[in-house]
Amino acid sequence: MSKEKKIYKPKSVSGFPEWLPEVRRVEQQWFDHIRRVFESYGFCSIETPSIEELDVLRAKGEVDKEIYVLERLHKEEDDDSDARLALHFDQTVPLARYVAQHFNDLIFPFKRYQMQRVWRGERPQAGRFREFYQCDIDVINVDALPLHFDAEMPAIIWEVLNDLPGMEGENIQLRVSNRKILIGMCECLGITNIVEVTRIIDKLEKIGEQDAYADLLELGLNDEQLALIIEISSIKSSPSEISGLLRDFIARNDVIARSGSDEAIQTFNGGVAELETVMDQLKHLPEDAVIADLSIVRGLDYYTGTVYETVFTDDPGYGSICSGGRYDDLAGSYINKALPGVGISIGFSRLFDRLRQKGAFDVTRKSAADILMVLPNEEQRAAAAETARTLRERGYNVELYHAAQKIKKQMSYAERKGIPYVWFPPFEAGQDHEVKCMETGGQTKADPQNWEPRKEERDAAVA
RNA sequence: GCGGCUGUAGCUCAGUGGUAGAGCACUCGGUUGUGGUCCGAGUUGUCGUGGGUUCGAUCCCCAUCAGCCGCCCCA
Repeated sequence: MSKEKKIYKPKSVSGFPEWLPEVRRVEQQWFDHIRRVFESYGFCSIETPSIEELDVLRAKGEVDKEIYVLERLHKEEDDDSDARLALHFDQTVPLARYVAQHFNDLIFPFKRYQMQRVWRGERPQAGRFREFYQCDIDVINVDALPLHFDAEMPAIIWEVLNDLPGMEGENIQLRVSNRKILIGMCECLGITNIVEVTRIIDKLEKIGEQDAYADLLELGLNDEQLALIIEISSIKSSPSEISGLLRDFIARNDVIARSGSDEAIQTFNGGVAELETVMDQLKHLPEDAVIADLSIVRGLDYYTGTVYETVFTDDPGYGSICSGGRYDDLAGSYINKALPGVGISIGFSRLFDRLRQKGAFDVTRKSAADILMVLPNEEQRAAAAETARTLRERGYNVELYHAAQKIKKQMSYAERKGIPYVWFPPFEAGQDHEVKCMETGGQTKADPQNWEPRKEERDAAVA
């Protein structure tokens, strides 16, 4: 080593977030909360490897996804044995593989949740990462999956999001639609470039009706097609009113009955019926919490019916923080059985980072400790450690200060780490224990066997 | 992948063609067993990287990399 030591400037890679302990603590609380709600509906947990074979990830046509592939640094020039490995970009495709592979050992309907990191090689931006967490729930069944689950998904998500720490001041809205409606409509109208149409409709809110109109015109749609597509896509409604709006639309536009194939009409009518049923089962949720929004179609091509998106009502441009839908045949590439499913995914990192940047989190506590045990001097070390053990057995998190330094220094340490209580064991034999509440500054005598934080102090310390 | 902006201490940022500063943070101190405030002292930089112009560049030019924002796409 030379005298001038080389220092790499430490920095994290953009798009790969990491948090300080006080933020990580909130993140852990979020995971705990989400897990609790998911499990309360009977979902089990699984975890799949970060890596899948590239062919598995590509089996469902997601080729344009930016996928990170895995490669050894030491590999030989012509060695491509690792080239088939890649980091998964979502949890739905691995789930399909998992279900197909363990088909005989699973009980259907298979209800699982999964909270893992996923990777996408996109350009990082606000709310967009290259490594991030998703929290998914999915239900997969054999042959047919009851529509009831399509309604259960948003209900669960609403419960999760509503109670997350820091979400108190946020207005979010789950938007539900059914792809069969727009697709059936396009087919009825004889529109062939359906993918392009759905892509434009998906951006309807963002680009506005004017631009959507122009873009559709450019695709070669005629006036009648245009008008109908825009009209139906513009339908937004509460759960209780959607049925009436759809019926009214159908009654006024008999074009659907007149043109198109029977199959197209069936698709359209099926979508309408499904959406009505799903929305009907969501009427118990608060006003505006969940709406039907026919402009939601979603880009992912494997969705076949119900689709979901979730936005901040006051900032829909931030992007969806929770999306999903129904897929009839995701596992079909891996097994010769019909395994329809419906699922939804919380964009954990996107949601979390927004609230973090808004300062919505309590970031005062930089450790899990409830109590800092003062070490008065080396002679009292054993007694202090014993007191700490007693309190730990009673369920408190206790950190014993590491050195018999000035009390001022030990206090300052507790203050900076946001530890709510400082415990003073006897400085000399025969004296009393004392506890100080850092929030109020109050200090009282205490017995480690039966001390409890006073309620108001506990609230203050927790808040 | 395409377009725009930015790159100076751990952080937020000043600054000048003649080899750099502030605030915050951090460390220590303001004596005996008590934090937050205040006061004092101190530590910290290949001025993103490589090349060019120049007697001389952190400042000008070119390239490159990285970051931010928008597009595409999406959680």
